Amino acid sequence: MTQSSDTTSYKDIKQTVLDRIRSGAWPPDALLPSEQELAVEFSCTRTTVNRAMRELAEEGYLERRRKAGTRVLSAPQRQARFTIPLVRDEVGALGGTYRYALVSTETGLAPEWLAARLALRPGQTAAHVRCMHYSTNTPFQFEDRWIIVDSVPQVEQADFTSVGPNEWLIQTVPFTNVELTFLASRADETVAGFLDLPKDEPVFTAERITWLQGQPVTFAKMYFAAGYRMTTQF
Amino acid sequence: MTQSSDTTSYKDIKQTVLDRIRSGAWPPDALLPSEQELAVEFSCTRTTVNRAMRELAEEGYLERRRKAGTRVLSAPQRQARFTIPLVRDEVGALGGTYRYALVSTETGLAPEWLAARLALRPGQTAAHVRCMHYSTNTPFQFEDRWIIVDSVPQVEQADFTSVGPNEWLIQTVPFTNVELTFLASRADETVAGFLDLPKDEPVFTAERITWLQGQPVTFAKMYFAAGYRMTTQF
DNA sequence: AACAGTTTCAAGTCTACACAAATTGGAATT
DNA sequence: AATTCCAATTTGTGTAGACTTGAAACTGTT
Repeated sequence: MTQSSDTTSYKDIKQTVLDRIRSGAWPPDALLPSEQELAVEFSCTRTTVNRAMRELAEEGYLERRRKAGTRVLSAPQRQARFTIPLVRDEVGALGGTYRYALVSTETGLAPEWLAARLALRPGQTAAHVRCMHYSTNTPFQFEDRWIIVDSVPQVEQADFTSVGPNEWLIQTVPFTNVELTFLASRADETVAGFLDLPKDEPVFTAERITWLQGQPVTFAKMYFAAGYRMTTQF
Repeated sequence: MTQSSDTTSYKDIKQTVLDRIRSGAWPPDALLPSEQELAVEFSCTRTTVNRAMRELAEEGYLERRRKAGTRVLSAPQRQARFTIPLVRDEVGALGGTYRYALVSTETGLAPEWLAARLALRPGQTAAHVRCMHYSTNTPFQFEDRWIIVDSVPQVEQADFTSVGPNEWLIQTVPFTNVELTFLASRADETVAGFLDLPKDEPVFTAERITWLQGQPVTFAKMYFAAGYRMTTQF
């Protein structure tokens, strides 16, 4: 059989199911017909129904369990997806000209709070890199990053004067797990200075921890300039 | 044919491809073999390869174009997925006892800034609901919400003394589009009072706009108590 | 009534194949 | 040399059918 415009595609099914959920025809907790039955209704194969329902479940609308069937989630656990761009790209997308500047680098014993946070072994060393990202010469982000030397030995030879540590890391080491945290912090002397705002000002802050197969790779705190908004649509 | 443990599943293929990307065997921008070729290599059907590659593309590792083929994304545009729970569930997950309290409700002409933000027609009215969410009697979140009466006429009869406007809305109106923004704001007199913290303190803030098929439904500002962290792992 | 074993059903995944749609690259034409 | 057109290639999506897996429901036993 062909799938010309008269055929029901998995997208059509998704839309129809969504409409039924939204219209209340299939209210929360309702048990949906089985894939087999839906396949008959939409006159397509179960494969096609399966794809539609699987995706709707991934998107947080449905809950599926073998034998138990498919039901509508009462509180749609919809998830916001934030695409985390490179600062360079983000600045570009906002219409600015990107500029990078290294602030400081030094390597030494990881401070206690970092060792605790990343569960480091005693005596492990870390490279501490601080740098600035500008958008058309106004401060955009202050980055305060630690890179675990044992996990990334190449960092000892790295030169961060023209390439930021983030871009360098992406090119150099892969990662398997990330923990990303957003919070509001208060600008201390240093952050206020670099971001060109009054001390104690609220600063949108992102913390990012990256692992490679259980090995901690890097910890980064990113302080954003005043008025920064992290937005997503879905 | 059966798919017992000797068969290659789409998950195996995903893992293998990821390993090759991470090991550098398939570096950024590299053009991958076609699905046909991979199917031969993994001795499975193209359907199975297709599913693996499609999912990897959705997850931001690959870029696929018909005829052009599949290539490795240089800067893996990995996206963070935040599951946005109900405040009640979030408090529960953190081990607290949830309590809700209505602060104020009033309905009237939408203020100018709101009309501008939601592209309201002149003269549209909105219900303004302010409420508090507590975790074991300590302030957790202050919610400041507007609900567009034209889009949700039932709001005129709603009673928010025991059920929060968010939970009420979820039960009452569906939505099709959401814009979610995180930012750091400064606690004004009101917010500081409700969250029991000093004035001008940094406050992690979420703004959420919800539409139903182009119609604005609600605008909410949610101010979180001191020390709040929005975290995700991926 | 409680438990263990079995059946049954719905989703999960795979095979094998076909046609669709996009886009590239080269051939033919201007 | 530039442009238009066409064929080949690769991903996208569908059909049809089968086996697998997990969990619910039923069964008989203690």
